[in-house]
Amino acid sequence: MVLFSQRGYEEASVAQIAGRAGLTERTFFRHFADKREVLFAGSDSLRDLLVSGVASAPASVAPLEAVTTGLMAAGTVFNQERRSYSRQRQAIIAANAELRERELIKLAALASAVAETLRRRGVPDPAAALVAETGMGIFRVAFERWVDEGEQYDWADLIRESLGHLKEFVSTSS
Amino acid sequence: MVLFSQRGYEEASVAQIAGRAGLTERTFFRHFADKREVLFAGSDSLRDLLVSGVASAPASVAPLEAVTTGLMAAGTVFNQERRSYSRQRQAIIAANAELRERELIKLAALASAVAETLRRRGVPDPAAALVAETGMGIFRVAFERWVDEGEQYDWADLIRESLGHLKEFVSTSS
DNA sequence: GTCTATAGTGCGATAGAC
DNA sequence: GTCTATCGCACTATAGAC
Repeated sequence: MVLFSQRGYEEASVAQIAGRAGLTERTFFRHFADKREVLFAGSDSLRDLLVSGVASAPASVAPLEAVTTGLMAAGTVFNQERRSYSRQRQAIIAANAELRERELIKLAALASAVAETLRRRGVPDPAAALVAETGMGIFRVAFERWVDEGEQYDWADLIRESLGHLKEFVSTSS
Repeated sequence: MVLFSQRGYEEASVAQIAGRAGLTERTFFRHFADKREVLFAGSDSLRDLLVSGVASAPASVAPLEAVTTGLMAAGTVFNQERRSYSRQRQAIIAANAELRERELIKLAALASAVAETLRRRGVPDPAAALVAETGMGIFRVAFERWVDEGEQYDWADLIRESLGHLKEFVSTSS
């Protein structure tokens, strides 16, 4: 993170990153499949939070409601303490096309995991995929505002707001 | 396309691709920013179709309705003649993680372009971003079914169906 | 067109933990 | 004795500088 922030993602070589950790390049690639992955290693825990949140919703609630429950549960990651770290990380990602690509595929993996969870709750395709995609749209919009410089939004509020906007704009389109 | 289909994307080197076209590796990179881009060169025309479709919708219609108009307009690309080509291309992309990443960022670029068009129509953020994201979710689900092996769905029908599912599942979530 | 840096892989050797 | 982490080295392909 320090190297990427100071000199940019591309300018920092894997050899430099590894050297700073007292390791060799070869060892870096033993832990991370590629250079980008070092910035996304923690994404598994977010997926687990989200999925178990969706699964924990009462069986009676509608699919999008279950996804919202999952998005709220994922909020334990998006608290005040992590905001500064998240902002720094997000600035690095935003500045590099390769990293944005990796971020998107991680988000798509989240959507797949959510869709699979919905299917296990009895939601048929293509509704499961569609609701999962929609949920990730809500997530993305909320996250973008949460890391927004100079703001201090609460995660749960952002999710509620985004969901509200969505319902409004979907329903008003006759 | 032939090389990728026969031996897989990773196994086909840029030198081989260029050689087949009677060019050198260096010339390949003059035309395409990287190896992946050769499979996505046509994505600009899709973006133009989509954006001008959104822009052409009557000013009175709701944002999601305008996006739907754009998605329908994009359907000129998704006709019977191109289905076979699209299927082959999609099989190559699906088999490779790097290519899936590139596909996702192209889709995100579409979403950005649509959001910008909505803003020009007077839709404020975050609604513009959210509706654009939602529209891309519809697009993705529809496209996945359109290229589905053994099926012959009509593009306009798929968009209408996906939109219908979305409205249903958004509205039933109290 | 030429030259070069860097990412990433394959294989083998070594050392320490349990 | 087995398992795991690290390192060394050779090698290829992408991609960018000039």
